[in-house]
Amino acid sequence: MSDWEAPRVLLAVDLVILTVRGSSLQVLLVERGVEPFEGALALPGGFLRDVEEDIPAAARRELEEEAGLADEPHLEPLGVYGEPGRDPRGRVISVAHLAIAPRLPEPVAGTDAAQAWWKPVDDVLSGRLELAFDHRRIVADGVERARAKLEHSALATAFCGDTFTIAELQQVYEAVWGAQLDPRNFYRKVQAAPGFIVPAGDERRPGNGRPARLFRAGPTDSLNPPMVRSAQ
Amino acid sequence: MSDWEAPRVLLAVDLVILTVRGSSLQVLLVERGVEPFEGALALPGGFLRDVEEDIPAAARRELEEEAGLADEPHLEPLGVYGEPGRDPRGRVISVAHLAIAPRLPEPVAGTDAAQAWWKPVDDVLSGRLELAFDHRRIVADGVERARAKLEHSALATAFCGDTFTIAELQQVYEAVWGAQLDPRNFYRKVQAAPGFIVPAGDERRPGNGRPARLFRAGPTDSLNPPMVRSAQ
DNA sequence: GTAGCTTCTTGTCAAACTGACACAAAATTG
DNA sequence: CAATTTTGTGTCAGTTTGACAAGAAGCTAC
Repeated sequence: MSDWEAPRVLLAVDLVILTVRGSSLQVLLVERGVEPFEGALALPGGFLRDVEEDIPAAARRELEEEAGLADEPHLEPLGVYGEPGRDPRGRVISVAHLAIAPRLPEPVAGTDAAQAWWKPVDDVLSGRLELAFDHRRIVADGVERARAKLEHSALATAFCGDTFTIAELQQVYEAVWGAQLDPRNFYRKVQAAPGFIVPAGDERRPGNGRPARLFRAGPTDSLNPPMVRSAQ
Repeated sequence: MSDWEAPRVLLAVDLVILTVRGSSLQVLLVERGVEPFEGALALPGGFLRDVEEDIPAAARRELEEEAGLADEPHLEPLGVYGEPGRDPRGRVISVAHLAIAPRLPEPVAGTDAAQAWWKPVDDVLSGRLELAFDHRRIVADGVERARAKLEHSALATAFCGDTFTIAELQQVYEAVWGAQLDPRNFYRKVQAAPGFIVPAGDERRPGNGRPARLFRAGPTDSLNPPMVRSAQ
């Protein structure tokens, strides 16, 4: 074993960037500009730039280069995908990350070289949209992570802007979970969770009906009691 | 960028193997036989054997080679730890896994070359025990994962043997959470969770007092309603 | 300006769940 | 057989949930 040498692998970073647009949960996809899978839809991502680059730093770099999201959205490691044979260029280990972007009305700022679009995750999960590599599984894992974290953490606020109404927050829950919630019970629940949201002045934002109070994300990240997704 | 070549890194697999012994949560540690950190305590693990080896396969191989756990315990990916400089031998990316072993009275079957011990996780988390590399953080993340999963999944049954009493299951919760639970409410709760545990014959196992009914793990992995760890 | 519509916010109420605890049941020990 | 220990069942008050009524506060149409 003294002359044995550990194998070396290529390290990539892939991003599952989620947002809520309208009433649907969407994921950012790019068109691949190089082989393999040239022209196919894929998650934004790329190889480590050099052997000294930190993994979170690489994720933030790709977030800016490929998605044009310079401001810091929520970003967390999601998992490792390294099946042999998943990439014809050799043994590639991909470290997937989950990013949450606030509502962006624009169809995504133009990116590096390739084009990028927001696509409904339902189209990806149902197979209506084909993705390169094993990216469909990565999206599925990212969505499931987001769904689970909405129950016990304040992740939902990352989908919103700096300030938001309770109804907007509810739309996030409904889009991510794909379920309808009662506005009145939702209102009661989020207010009761200590530290989840705090009033942002008594300003209001006009809509169609009665104006709503504005809130911003509170200090605590863990929700107790949790939000429950049970019977519809 | 055409003559640019992606950097290659070393890939390692580390294992956080947890079990409950007596009333404390313990983790399996080995004494390192080679530099760096020779002689120090560390998590079992090692490099990928060859460039074609699958990551879960490598985790199972280390589980058997270094921990002597040939039968299949619960095993799941935990996270990636790849900070530059964490290993003097070069850029090493470690894929940590969480394994749950049932109660083993023996102080661990003798392993490959080095020795192995069960150590209370409290000693690791408090810093009373020094670990090589960033393994203390990995243990902390593994323990937190286990604590969280006990709430919403049937993971607790992985700590038990094939059949177990409700009191034994409660000891698992108490050891992992580090909290006391009311036996009568616990009894009611686990019975009410559909598919969590199912009666295993009407056999019983003598103890000191009244004999207890035996159960085995049920079909469902997700607990609804969840077990809650709140007030002490 | 008033009627009508929309959305936000506050209540109400029965059913379910939780946490604390009394107590019966079934074994072992002295 | 009495004492002890642990398992299993029941009770009960306080809290939370889910469904829904109704008031409050804006906009639009006539």
